[in-house]
Amino acid sequence: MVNDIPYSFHKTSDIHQVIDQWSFLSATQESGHKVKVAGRVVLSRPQGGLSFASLRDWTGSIQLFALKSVTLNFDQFSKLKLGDWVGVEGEVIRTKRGELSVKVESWVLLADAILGFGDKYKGIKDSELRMRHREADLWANERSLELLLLRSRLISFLRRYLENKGYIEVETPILHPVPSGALARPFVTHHNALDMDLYLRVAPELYLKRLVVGGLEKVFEIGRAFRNEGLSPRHNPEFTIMELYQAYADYNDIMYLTEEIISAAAVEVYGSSIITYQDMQLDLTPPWDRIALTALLSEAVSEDVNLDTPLTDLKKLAKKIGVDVDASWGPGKIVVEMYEKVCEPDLWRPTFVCDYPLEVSPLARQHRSKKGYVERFELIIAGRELANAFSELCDPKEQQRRFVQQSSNLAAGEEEAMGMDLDYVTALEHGLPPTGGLGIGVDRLVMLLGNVTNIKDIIAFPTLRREAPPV
RNA sequence: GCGCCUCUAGCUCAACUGGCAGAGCAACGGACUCUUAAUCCGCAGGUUCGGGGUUCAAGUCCCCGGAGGCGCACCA
Repeated sequence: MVNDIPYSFHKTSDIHQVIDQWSFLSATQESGHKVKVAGRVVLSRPQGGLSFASLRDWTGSIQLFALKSVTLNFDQFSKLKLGDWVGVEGEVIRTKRGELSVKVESWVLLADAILGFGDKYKGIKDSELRMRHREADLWANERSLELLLLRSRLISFLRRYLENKGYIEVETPILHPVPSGALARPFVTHHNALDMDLYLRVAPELYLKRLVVGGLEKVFEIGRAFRNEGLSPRHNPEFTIMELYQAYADYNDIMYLTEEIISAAAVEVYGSSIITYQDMQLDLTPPWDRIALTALLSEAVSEDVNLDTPLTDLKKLAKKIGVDVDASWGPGKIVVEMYEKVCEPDLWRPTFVCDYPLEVSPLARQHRSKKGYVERFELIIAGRELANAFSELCDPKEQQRRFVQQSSNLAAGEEEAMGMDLDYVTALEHGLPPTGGLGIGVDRLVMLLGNVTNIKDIIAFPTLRREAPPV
């Protein structure tokens, strides 16, 4: 049987093209036009000398209509199993009951689905089975395919949009000698010939800025970053990040760019800048709210809180709202932790939370007028952080000081701290012009536009525990 | 990593206070010339997640282990 399967099948149309072109046919009308389509049999309704089946490809579904008097190998056609792949040739018609169909004249089996379909109506619900055998999920549950196609369209749009605006896409190393670019625990691997440990990147940030030093004024990269942290409905150990750097820009410029690109992406892949997420309306139309982190926090706790607030008062307040303060934390870290606990989950509308403490932002430039702060914002939508951006720190001496601080944190046991990247400091000594940088969590954006709450639903093969322990 | 919940046929799910493991769909065999989750007849399908224990008797109760979901923590 398998030997009879052809090595190719050249279809004339995707199914959605057939539907678009012939939707005007009225019941019993025949188009006189033959097409060749291919896909998977998802329903089958043999009925004696007639046989109906639903054929699905990645663009849509159409009914196949077979007649004993017309269709070659009619008996075998009637016995097709759910899940079998077939290529068919026939005329586009509409049946008596009004269903647009391809009247099958000839057909060929393209793959035998030996393992069964899920429930033909209920699909596959078991999330473990869906994730471990995504191929089954994708054709048993149309929604799963839709989400992956949405993801693809979004990433494609981001590329096109940025290229049209004069940004160029670059690729930087994934294997890093020093973990840096974000405060996160890295994965460690080893290069045998060089006999050196390497770290999977937690962010591409530093290499991208080195390209700006080299004269690439507007660069971006869309790629995988890796963080050695726990799994959750919002975290996969490998995730897709879009980072962008623009010479001569500051974080205000980046805010405009951010709201522009995300609202345009919504229009492109969702069809509107007003979206529905978790049964709530969400308006992504710019301009978005911009508010300082300390202002948000002060409002939430009904008292004035900032970096000048005495440390003892900060600790008291933290305790009151249920934030466990580590002894090593400075005021900046305490303030950010309190903000994340009290404010962030309630920020539903798109909001640029601005001006983070320098203490927690080792790569961002000092605020031009607020001492102890940096020019940094995080974009929060629906209570989730979607983007992080700043006016980049350009001063090599200051950067070195920040790295020294990070290294001592690292030595003190803080596993999320950055290493000392002397090559990066040297790069800054070659001269980084004023630069604005942006990182967007692409998976989070797909989740938002796809209206899903579990990141696994929008990653084709999410990280899972091994199925059975080695014996 | 911790807490709570879940795991029964290929899939979706039943099985009362412990008492013969079942249904629908799929698959397989058959009937049917306009079906739409077609319908009808027939047949087959099980390590009840794994291991141990209590009991005359365990899918059900207890213990150990595994995986998944949700929450917490860390981050995007």
